[in-house]
Amino acid sequence: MAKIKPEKITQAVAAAGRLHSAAIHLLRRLRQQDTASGVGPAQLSALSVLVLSGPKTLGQIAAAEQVKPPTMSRVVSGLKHGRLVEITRDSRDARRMHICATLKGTKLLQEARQRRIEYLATHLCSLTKPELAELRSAADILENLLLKWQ
Amino acid sequence: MAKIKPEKITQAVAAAGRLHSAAIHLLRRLRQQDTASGVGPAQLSALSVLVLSGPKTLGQIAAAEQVKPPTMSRVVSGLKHGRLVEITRDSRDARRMHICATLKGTKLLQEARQRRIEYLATHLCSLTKPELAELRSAADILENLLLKWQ
DNA sequence: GGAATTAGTTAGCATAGCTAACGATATTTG
DNA sequence: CAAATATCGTTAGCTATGCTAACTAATTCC
Repeated sequence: MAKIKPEKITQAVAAAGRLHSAAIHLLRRLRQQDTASGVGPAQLSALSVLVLSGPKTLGQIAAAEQVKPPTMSRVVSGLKHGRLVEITRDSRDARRMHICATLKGTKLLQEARQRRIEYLATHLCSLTKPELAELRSAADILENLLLKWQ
Repeated sequence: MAKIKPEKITQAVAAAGRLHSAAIHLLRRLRQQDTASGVGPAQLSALSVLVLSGPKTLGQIAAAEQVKPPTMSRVVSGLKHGRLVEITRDSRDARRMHICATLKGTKLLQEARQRRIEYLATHLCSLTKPELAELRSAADILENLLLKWQ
C-alpha cells in the first residue's frame, strides 16, 4: 500500500462521512416510491439486475446482489411466481439455470425506476444549474470508483 | 408550482439517474461492514438515531426511520434485550416512553459507523484532491436538499 | 470409475416490514 | 364530572428476506 498524506486522509474521512449520510437519507426517501410496484425490495432489486444487465444464472444474481444462493433461490422463486422472469435450463450444464426478465417484469421494473427517478428529479429542480451539474459529476466520480474497487 | 424550463428538467432527470445508481451501489458495499457489529440493520439504524440525535419516544424513532410503530416496537425490544438502550416512562404522560442509548449502545454504534467510514475513506483516497472536494460538496448540497423536502 | 467440486434446493431459524385489533392513558366535550 | 374521542404503544399473525447446515444432482478431475 502506497503512503498517503495525512491531510488527504482527513479529507477522505470528511467526504466519507457526508457521502454516507447523504446516501442513506436519499435512498430512505426513494424507497417509499416502491410500494406502488407491489413487489418486495429484494425482488425488485434482483429484477433490476436482469433488466439492466441481461439474463443471468442464479449464482450470478446472488453475487451481484451480495446475497447467498439460498436467499436468491427464494427471491427468484417469487419472481417466477409473479411471471416477472422466465427460467430455462442450460443445455450444456444441467445444473445451471438461465433467468431472464419477461416483458411484464421489464415493464414493472422500468415503471418502478421511473417513479423513483421522477420523484427525485422533481425535488432536484429546486437546485441551481451549477449545483445540479455538480451532483451529476459527483455521482459519476463515485460510480467510477465503485466499479474499480470491487 | 412555478414553471420550470424543460432544459432544467432534462438535467435534473439525468442527475437523478446517476445519483440513484451511485447511492445504491455505495450503500450495498458499505452494508457488508455491518455484519461485524452483531446487530441487524434495523436495530443499528434505530440506534444511530438515538446516538446522533439524543433520546426519543418510540413514535419519534419510528417516524425518523419511516417505519410503523409496531415494527419499531419490536426493534426497540431487541435493542433493550441487548442492553443497547434504556427505557424510562414519561412522568407527565404515562403512555410515552423515553428511549436512550446506553454507553454500550453508543460504543457499538460508533464502532460500526467507524468501520463504514474508514472502509469508504480508504477507497476514496485513490481520488484526486479536487475530486474529493467535489464529492464532499455534492454530499452537502444533497443533505441540505433532503432536509428541506420532507 | 470414483472422488472432489459446483449449482441449486430444502429445512429451519432470526430479523424486519405490514395491518388489524387491543389496552392504557390523555384530552375534549357535553 | 362523565362520556366520547384521540393518542401511544403492544400483541397477534401474516409476508418477505437474510443466514447456515445439509442435501441432490451434475460435472470435472485423477
